[in-house]
Amino acid sequence: MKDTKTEIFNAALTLFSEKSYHGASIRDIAKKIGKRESSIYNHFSSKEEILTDIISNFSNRNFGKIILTDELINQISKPEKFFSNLGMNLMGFWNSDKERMFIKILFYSNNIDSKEYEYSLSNYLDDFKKFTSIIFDEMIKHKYILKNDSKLLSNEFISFLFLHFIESLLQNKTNLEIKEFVKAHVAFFWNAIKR
Amino acid sequence: MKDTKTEIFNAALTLFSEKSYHGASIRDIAKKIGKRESSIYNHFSSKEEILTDIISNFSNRNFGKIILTDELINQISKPEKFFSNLGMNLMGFWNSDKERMFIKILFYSNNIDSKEYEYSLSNYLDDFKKFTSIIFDEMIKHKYILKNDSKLLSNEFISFLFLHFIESLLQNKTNLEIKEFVKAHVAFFWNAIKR
DNA sequence: GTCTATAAGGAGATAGAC
DNA sequence: GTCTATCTCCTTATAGAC
Repeated sequence: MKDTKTEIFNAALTLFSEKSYHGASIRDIAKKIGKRESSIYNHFSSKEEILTDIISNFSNRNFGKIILTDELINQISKPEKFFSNLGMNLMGFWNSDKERMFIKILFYSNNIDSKEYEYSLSNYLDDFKKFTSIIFDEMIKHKYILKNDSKLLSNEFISFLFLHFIESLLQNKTNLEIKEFVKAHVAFFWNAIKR
Repeated sequence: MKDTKTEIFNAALTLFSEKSYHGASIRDIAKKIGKRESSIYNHFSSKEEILTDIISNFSNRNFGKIILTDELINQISKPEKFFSNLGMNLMGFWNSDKERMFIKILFYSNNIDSKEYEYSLSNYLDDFKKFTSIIFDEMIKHKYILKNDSKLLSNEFISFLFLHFIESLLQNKTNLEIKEFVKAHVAFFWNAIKR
């Protein structure tokens, strides 16, 4: 049995992602966990604190801080294969239940004034772009791909995939036809950067 | 002096885009136009009707239904120049005040149940992609560019620009550094599709 | 930690005077 | 077409019993 604070967190994550921050009430959250509204305030001091707690939990994950291990350097020596795997992994990661919910909240709750968190879509994506930038720089160093701005390449690689993902997300489509989509993009992208 | 219905429409457009549908009340809208709540109901039967009116006004614009005039066919005979202009025009169009507001509403209000309108980001973008698809097919026909799937090319061209735009939008940045950004993307894109 | 009770105000919407 | 007045319900949040 999970503790109540976690239950509240998960209920709020679901409801905020379904109905938006303003659209989901403390009452809704309490109902979802089978408790009264007043009990919520034993764990969070306000509705907004629940939201900032959610945002803080999903940010600061630092995917962008990677170490170039021997294994990773070996993987990028086969760039086309690497991009194909990376594309599939990214789409799969974004499309997981909790991540979908958080990204929706990121869109729906952008308008809430919160002094603590100025966390937006840009920050969310930057973490992934930092990772790919390091990869591209390394590929360029090893002359696996044409010399180019690694930030531009990161945007070119990620934008296509992420926009497709959020189009599906905002239509509540969960079964993305990821494979063919990633395949087509990787083919186009690889053709543009290969030496 | 504008008529009251238009004033309500514009006030709601602004407030929904700032605070989301649930975050902005009928009271807020009335206050903004200097009237009482009850007066709103002389022009709209419900709050939701204001929203559906906004969505209906910005959808069904059919940019995708274009006629390939001689002038247009002449313009696409210089593809690189054409893409550069198209990129600038798209970014400028999306970045206009009213369009920014509508796109925000599209993100914030995705969760409202409305039987009439199932209009989402996908539908919004499809209109632009239809236009570019026709252009790409014509370019391929004239052998200006390499043979490829025109839908893939549309996604590749538009995704990069639109994602950058919405990243700025959700950070409330209005002064986009469009020129350099479009330039870099067009260079990358043109290199990938030129014969 | 959860409950009941309650505060204090905001929400969407309507009736009827002017 | 706009107003005042009002309805009914929902909102976040707190006090205090158990």
